Amino acid sequence: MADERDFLAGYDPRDYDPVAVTVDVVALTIRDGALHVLLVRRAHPPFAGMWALPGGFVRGVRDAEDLPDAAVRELAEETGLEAGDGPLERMHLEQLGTYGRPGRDPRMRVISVAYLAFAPELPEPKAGGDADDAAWTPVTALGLGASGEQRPGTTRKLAFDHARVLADGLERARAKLEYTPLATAFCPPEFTIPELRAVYEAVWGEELHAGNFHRKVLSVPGFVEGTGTTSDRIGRRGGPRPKLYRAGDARLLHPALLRPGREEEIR
Amino acid sequence: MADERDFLAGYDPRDYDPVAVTVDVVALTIRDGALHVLLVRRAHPPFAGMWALPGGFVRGVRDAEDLPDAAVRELAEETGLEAGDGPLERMHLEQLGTYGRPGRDPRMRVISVAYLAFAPELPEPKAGGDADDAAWTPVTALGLGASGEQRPGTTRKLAFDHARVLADGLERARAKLEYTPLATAFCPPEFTIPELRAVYEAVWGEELHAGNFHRKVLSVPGFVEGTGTTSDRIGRRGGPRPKLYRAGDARLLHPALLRPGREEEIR
DNA sequence: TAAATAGTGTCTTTGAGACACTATTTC
DNA sequence: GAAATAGTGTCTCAAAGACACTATTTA
Repeated sequence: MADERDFLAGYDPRDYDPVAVTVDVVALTIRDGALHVLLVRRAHPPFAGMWALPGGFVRGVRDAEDLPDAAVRELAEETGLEAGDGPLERMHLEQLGTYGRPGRDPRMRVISVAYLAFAPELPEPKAGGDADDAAWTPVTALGLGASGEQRPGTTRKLAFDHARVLADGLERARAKLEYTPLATAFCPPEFTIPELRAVYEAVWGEELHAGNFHRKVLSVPGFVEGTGTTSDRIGRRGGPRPKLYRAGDARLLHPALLRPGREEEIR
Repeated sequence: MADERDFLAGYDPRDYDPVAVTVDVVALTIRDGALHVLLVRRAHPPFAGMWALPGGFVRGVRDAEDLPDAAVRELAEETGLEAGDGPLERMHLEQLGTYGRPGRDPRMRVISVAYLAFAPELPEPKAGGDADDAAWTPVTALGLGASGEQRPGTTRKLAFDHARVLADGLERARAKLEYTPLATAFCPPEFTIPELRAVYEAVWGEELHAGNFHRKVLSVPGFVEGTGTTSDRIGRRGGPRPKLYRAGDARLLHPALLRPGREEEIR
């Protein structure tokens, strides 16, 4: 016990090295056929007026919360949705990575645990917390380069290292669609195969061959299961009514559904 | 500026919510044809006498260090090797994940950022820091279940949630060998294809077909490049002298080298 | 009727894996 | 010589992708 007290005296962050821990969320959804990310506009310095990923400090000791719970709480606060009901329930949430470079927050040492969320279409967010605005933003409007930096001239500049975090989240999302059935997390509970294809096309930024995609999805065990019903025809421009499917019970796609034409990115 | 001071007053971890940040390292290597992980025996409570992943507190403000630097520093301290020279230089290091469940450390709220390291054979470690022993340990001796728990009767019990962290690291390593050339990170600068196959067999725990593996490795662009030289024959039991290769310039394997027979793990 | 789309048929090419085989080395 | 191993040849089967085609719906 004396050992333990010595240890605590040497390392308690109150006495020694104050590090703050935050969570940030890369929340992705599909709106109007395009991939969107949830951003908030910062009301206060640093980076006041710039856009940022929703996030905030983890409740460490008082009301101590687990990291995924903190991510859901911050997301709920920013979107104005209640945690524990509706669309936030069907959302997929996974840890993306932790960003702790000294100096990434000018105020103090902050370690940020980033989460990645895939959601079906959610309502327009209501700004809350430290934000004076919140909006779903098309990722193409952010001018993200592969290196995680924003091209000059982009209107919505991202605070902190959030351009890097977002770029990592997008690459993770693109990869996950290859070997998991998580594209269904962007869809309502029942969806058609053309809708599922639209998810792939929005995330990958590439058109896919409709016929081959259809056959491939049905050939992967557990990807989707039929409902026996047919979609209504709202918002369509012609053609037969597609069948409706639900997500299947597979956790991995085998064989995977690989992105076409990636030979350049390999070296 | 008043805004910023208010913000700091509300959130500075010294006044508010003390959270400590550590790094832990899952350092893997191949010894005697088997996959080993570096473990240290804890000299002090909590979990005194149990084995743990090497790690420690991140230097947050005084001598603030980036997270990967902290991982290398902790690894160097525990192995007795100098950071910045020799085998630790060729090592592959990547972030594995962050573990922050309340109660995972009985003393206080600790968020641990785990790193995963692949190293060529390293010397026997020398215990340092808070450890009274350090050893490369065959992962098969730890009785890890798929759920990240240790089977009853295992002699080396792991402290904290390190069984979970290690299980996650092993699964990451197995997956990475499928679609990246990182198996070469376990090899010396020049290696033979049978040696590379032994890496795959140790990490996957499965025998591979020598002939098909050979052809596959040579057919993936940029996986390995020939040196034009031939291995000496030390420690071998017969057969022709295999050719020597170096790691190529590919960062991804295309097509990937998939694990055989995973159909069961998909649901 | 024209255009768009869902869904299927089929052919080609690539790649994974099984099996066989030769050549080279150790014991 | 026997056993082990490096490396290659070849065959089969699965799957990806290109292309064609039919059926069904909207405008």
